[in-house]
Amino acid sequence: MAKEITARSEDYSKWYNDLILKAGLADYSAVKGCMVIKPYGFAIWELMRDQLDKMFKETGHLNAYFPLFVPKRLFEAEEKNAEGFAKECAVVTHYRLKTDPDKPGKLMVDPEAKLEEELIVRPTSEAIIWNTYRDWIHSYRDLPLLINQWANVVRWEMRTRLFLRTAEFLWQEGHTAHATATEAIEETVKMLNVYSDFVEGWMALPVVKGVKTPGERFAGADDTYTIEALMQDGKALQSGTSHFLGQNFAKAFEVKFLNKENTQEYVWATSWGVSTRLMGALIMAHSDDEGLVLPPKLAPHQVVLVPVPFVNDELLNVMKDLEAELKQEGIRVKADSDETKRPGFKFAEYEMLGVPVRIAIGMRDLEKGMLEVARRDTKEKNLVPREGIASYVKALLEEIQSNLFTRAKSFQQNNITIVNNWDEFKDVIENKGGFAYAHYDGTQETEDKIKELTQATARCIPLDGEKESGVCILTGKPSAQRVLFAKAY
RNA sequence: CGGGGUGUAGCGCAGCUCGGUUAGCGCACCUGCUUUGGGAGCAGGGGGUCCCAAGUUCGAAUCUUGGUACCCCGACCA
Repeated sequence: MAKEITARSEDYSKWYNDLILKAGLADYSAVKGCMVIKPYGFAIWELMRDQLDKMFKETGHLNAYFPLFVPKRLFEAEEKNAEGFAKECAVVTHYRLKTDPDKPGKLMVDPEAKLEEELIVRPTSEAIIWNTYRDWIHSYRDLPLLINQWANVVRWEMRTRLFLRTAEFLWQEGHTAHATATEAIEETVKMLNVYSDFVEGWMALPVVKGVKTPGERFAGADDTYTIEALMQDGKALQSGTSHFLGQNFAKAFEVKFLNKENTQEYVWATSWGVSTRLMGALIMAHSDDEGLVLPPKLAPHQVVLVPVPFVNDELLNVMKDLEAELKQEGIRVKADSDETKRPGFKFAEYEMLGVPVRIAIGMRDLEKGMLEVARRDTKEKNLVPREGIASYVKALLEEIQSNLFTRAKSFQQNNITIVNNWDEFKDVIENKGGFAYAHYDGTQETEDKIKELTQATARCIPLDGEKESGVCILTGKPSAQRVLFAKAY
């Protein structure tokens, strides 16, 4: 374990990379743009995944799995969707290698093994799924169809960043079919709420729920709903999206059902997803210059026990009892009995790993019936009675969870700035950072122009925003509602 | 796809300008002893196709040419 990471104030993006590498969350791989998720990082992802999966099932969804490959003919069926992803698709053209006659021991693509039809490695699965749904859906009795899949997808990005944008990433994608537009829109919003409940409740990261402007909409969607989170450097991160797909895919794949009146109708669709990008959000949300800071609900180890100043049998026994006691309370606890590392090293290491609570077990304190409890979020240390430690820790974990949220919430609130003219807008985007809440005329041209001039993009039209009329900060044309702008990841 | 950077031990680097014993340093690793309430000390030890290929040369980590990989910054995107 290395000793230091770059300070946020010095180089935020280097800090982010250092943190991931040194906390052992992920690593670069031999494949350009692809990363290895290491056990500690994957443990966090598993906690996120398990919770989301539970929430999907509680809202009536079932898991299924669809193929990695999508035949080109299917992929291109929904034109807008296909166009939107065309530039970043990996394509399988051959199905066999052979030994290279010119280079002994080397392999080459067998030119005789060219596929009749290329296979697209899924950048998203609407095409293959809707092609399947055609066979699954015939009657209104088959609806709604509520399916989710956990999968990997590939988007051949020009520029990648650990967790935030990699060529291959893990995600879940929900794909639902409904009899009416109203029902589909309700589903879209319901899942957006599941996402915001998860991100706020488990990741302790406040989000703004909103609707994307047409320019930022998912290719093939009629409407895209989003949750936008704010990172410590003032940049926004789109953390989850939920799409109302209208009848676009139903029409492209001829998915119809017979309604109660015995007439054919196209079904209405939604899709929604969150990815390992959430890991990036989690890392950036709370961490500091000493390392990761994890919310207790998503910490692989919620409590670590460290004997001080060194490991001996008596301390080991106390530690074992303590471990059992905490586990009894449902707390994820790690008892570190490693004799080869000294306490100071362990303290620093578990701070790097973001473990919310550390308990030092030392002879001196034990003689007084006390334990030293340190919390990662505020770095406070307190002597706490050995008796009743488990309930103390349990309450402390809850306190840390809510403190992290409160802290992030106040950061977010302080970084949503209402602006009323171009100078204010520019000043916020260039100097203060965060969201600029501004009127604009709603046209693509203006959106493009704003991006060109300031690098800021329209993040969303907040769902709870007031319908307040005003004038566009750039063109002076009328506007019906304010939109959140920010520089984004 | 443009611009920049870097490839030398697991990691971080020096050496290269000006070619010359056995390629070095820190961290990590192994062994031993001593230590031990915030990243231990000492001693000993192991570990290298110097990114690849071709060329120049008596001799290449070092010079030349070509290739390749990854990272960073931009445009594109979750």
